[in-house]
Amino acid sequence: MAIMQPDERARRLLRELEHHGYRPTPQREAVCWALARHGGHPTAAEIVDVVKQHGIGQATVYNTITTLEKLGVIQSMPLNTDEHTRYDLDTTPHMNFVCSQCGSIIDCHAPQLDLMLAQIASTAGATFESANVVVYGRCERCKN
Amino acid sequence: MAIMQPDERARRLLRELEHHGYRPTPQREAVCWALARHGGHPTAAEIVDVVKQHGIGQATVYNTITTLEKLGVIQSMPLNTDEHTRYDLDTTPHMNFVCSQCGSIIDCHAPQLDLMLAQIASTAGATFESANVVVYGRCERCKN
DNA sequence: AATAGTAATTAGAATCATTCTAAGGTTGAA
DNA sequence: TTCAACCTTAGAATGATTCTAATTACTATT
Repeated sequence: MAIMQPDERARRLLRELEHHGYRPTPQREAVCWALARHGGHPTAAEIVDVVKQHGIGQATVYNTITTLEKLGVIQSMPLNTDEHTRYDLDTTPHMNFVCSQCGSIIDCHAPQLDLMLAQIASTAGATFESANVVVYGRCERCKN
Repeated sequence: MAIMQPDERARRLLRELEHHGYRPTPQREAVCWALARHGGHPTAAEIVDVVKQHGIGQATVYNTITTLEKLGVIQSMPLNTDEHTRYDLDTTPHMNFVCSQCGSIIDCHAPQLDLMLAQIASTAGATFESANVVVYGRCERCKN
């Protein structure tokens, strides 16, 4: 998959909102842009910080993020190492690597992963909808 | 792997504490027993409820659980669907299936899983320490 | 046994991310 | 224009977790 540019990502989020009957208000636009421009795995608080300069309240940020998550276009990513919930804009099959030393988060694309997880789920008679895979270890720089 | 009995689990937790220089106090024993007897994926609050009948305070419960987690003998398991952090007493390679309808949690044992995750991590130049794999879907009963 | 020093426990207060509430603003259709 | 539904907002409330400060329980040494 080619890397998606911020503006493309933002438009995708907005399109998804509109497509499900949510109005593309300036506030929602700003939240989508802040999410897309973050680049990494933003927390709600980080987005609040960015958009409050434009007079947008935290309730709106939380509402919009919750809506986007319900639509499945972003994914919440609770971590052991962080008191904030982070969000992942990449909903393709991948695992999130978290360095237990420096805390950096790396998306590891792995097309075969969801298939394997779906197979494991099916052995328990269950269906697969989505996955949240987090691996802890030392990143390239920290392992020395 | 054979299913581990509650008393065996509790002794294992205590042994690990002692082995690392923590005193096996009655309070810590009670917490370990409550964790082991829970059967599923307990939250800290659930353990507090159980042991407060014996006059044990919540601070002690949180302290003990945090210690056990640091020793790697239990694993925290933050979920999208729950406001409490749950804990997993099974630290062997497996994935946690969460039914998005009824909320039940099923451990799916999968020996091959950690190897695959370690390989994916290594392609990013990173080392593998532990993993937290959560799959959402419909369980056998809820899928109809 | 007495003492000193360290470890453990505790109740209750503090923290802080997130959710809720209630009030006011915006939109679009009729 | 009017109305109803949707949207946003500040600030309050919630609630899990962590912190604080004081007390208690060990352990080792004399």
